[in-house]
Amino acid sequence: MARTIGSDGEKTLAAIREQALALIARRGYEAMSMRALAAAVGVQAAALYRYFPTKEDLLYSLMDEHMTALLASWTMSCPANGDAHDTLAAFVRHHVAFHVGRRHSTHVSNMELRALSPERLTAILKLRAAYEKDLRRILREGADAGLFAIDDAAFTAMAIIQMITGVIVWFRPDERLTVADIAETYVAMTLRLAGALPRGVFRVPSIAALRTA
Amino acid sequence: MARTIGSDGEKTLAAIREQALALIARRGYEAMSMRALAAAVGVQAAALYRYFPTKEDLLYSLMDEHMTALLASWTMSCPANGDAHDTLAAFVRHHVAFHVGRRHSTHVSNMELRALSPERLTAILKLRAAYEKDLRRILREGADAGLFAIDDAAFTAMAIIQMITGVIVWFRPDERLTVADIAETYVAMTLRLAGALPRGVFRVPSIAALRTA
DNA sequence: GAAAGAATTGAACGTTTGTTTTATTGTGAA
DNA sequence: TTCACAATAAAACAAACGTTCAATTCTTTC
Repeated sequence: MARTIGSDGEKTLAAIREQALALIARRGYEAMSMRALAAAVGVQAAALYRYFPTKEDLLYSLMDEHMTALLASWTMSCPANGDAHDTLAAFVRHHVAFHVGRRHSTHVSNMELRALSPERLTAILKLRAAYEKDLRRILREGADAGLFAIDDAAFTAMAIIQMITGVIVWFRPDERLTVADIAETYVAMTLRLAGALPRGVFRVPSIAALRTA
Repeated sequence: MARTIGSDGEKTLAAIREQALALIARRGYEAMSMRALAAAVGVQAAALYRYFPTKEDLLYSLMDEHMTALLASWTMSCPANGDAHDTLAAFVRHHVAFHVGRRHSTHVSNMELRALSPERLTAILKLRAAYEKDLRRILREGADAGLFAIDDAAFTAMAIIQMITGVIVWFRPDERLTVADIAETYVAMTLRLAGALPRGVFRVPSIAALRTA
């Protein structure tokens, strides 16, 4: 046999990406064989090489798409005007929603960096750095405006990123607990962590309020 | 050749564990071949099988030791008397110090769970659950005593664990910035996150300030 | 100094790996 | 209908994989 009925390059490509994300997220990049991936797609291993020259090219493509989409999505939903308080809340909401919605590619992009060649690792880390830099900017602006009580924006940014990315480890949305619910709790914890004064919808039991209670 | 001069079972075992942790932490369990491990130890691959029947037995042994040591170490340093405020601070201090001191085994135990068989995975997760349960207990007791402002102890515990374990991703101790410095900053952030009433100074110190202190 | 056992080597086993090559078939445009 | 091309199958490759086994040497004990 050769070309199969109904075969379509675009559909196969999309299927490869989707199944690769699922397999790598579940078992890891090294543990996923090209034959196993092909079987999941419903194709022979050799067919994969029409779409990706090597296994590592596939991995890099998945990561690059994830990071590029993350940056683009955040750029789109980042509030143009609004103080650091609002912007930080928006950052957390977007981060949580994006990562929960892309659990597989998040796992891949976070856990399989060591499988990349040095040059490609650098490229991915560059994208990640741009994302984290934006969070640091928000924290610094908020601190300068007296909205946050932080001294080291880089340290705080690392702590926040680690905390909110952790959502994918335990949370699975169902009919009782939505992504939005979880995101708001993360927003509250983040604002607390940043030493933000309670305000508006982000009413968190503040230190001052608790003291007079 | 056969037995080499000065060969010692205990030393070889320790070397295998140490090198395996380093290799798995750096490249991943699947990416570490038994031959590469043997080369790092300075021995032939077959010699490894005197100490571990299979590659997965080795992995499980490393993880089990890590989790057991974590629980034992925390049990030892957990303050017997003291309120939830002190206990939470002690928990964070211990967690940060332990994980920074055992960066490799932390990486292995956190990232390679998927390589374990279901039974062994369950065993490791049981140990982890016991550890996290203790943190939830601290948070709940603190909330009941009015020391913390927390709605969901489980949720908060996950957030805290994720945040403070993240220390191993970026922090490397040097002569200017010690583990203790970093730990205190994490303590301050954790207490804030838990909505703890200020007692003493919990303003997050800057890294620059810590350096010159 | 000889016997017993601990520690390791070197070679080999069968499998699986990522990848390549060649041939073959379905598909869309002329 | 034909023809170029896109899409895949089937088979094969060398290399690397985890693991086993027999042989060999060091170490300890008596």
